[in-house]
Amino acid sequence: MTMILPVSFYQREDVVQVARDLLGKVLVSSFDGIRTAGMITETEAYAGERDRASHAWNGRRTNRTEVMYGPPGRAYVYLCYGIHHLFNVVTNREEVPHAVLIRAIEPLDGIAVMQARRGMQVAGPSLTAGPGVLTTALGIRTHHSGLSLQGEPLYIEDRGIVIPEWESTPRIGVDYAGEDALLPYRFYITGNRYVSKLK
DNA sequence: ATGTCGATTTGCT
DNA sequence: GCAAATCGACATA
Repeated sequence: MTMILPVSFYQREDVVQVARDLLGKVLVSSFDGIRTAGMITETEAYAGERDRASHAWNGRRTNRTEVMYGPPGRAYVYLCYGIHHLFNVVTNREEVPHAVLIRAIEPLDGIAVMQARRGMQVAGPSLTAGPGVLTTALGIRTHHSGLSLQGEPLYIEDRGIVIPEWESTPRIGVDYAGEDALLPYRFYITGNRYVSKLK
């Protein structure tokens, strides 16, 4: 039993709940007929205007963040540190810039292709454990920002995978966010090897 | 095993 | 000018 997550999944008001529910769902890319996919193992919620860690904090609105103010269920991809493409899904309703960052996946389909894209000789957790590396493995770039996630080339599906256990912690790399840096908005599957390592 | 540092676009001051 | 929702190369131990 497999189905693409409908817009109603993303449209919910609680972005933190959506972040948790995305654990165990499967992120699929199908560019140039090449299909790659992985189970989402780690996410982070970003609560828009009220969240100092969000690009949309205090209603900040730029060319880059415009897609977060659009309809839910679309990709928000941006360049981090000038080199890494980070993939998020837009949630809530239009004009409410909430989003969930996908931080890690466990490879399922097209592993050889992902290895080639990453330039790795042998597979291992570093293939897709981390927000910057999973986008490379799946071929996701900033020009995909704004894409609907309702079908090819990019979507998230429910394959009926049941998550045994999950945990939450503060988010990674948002020390600049003051008190909001302490919010338990990061979620990951307990014990999974494909979760980003803390440095 | 742990630490420092460079890459390099976008947005804020 | 500077810092950023990161990663990997290289150094030192």
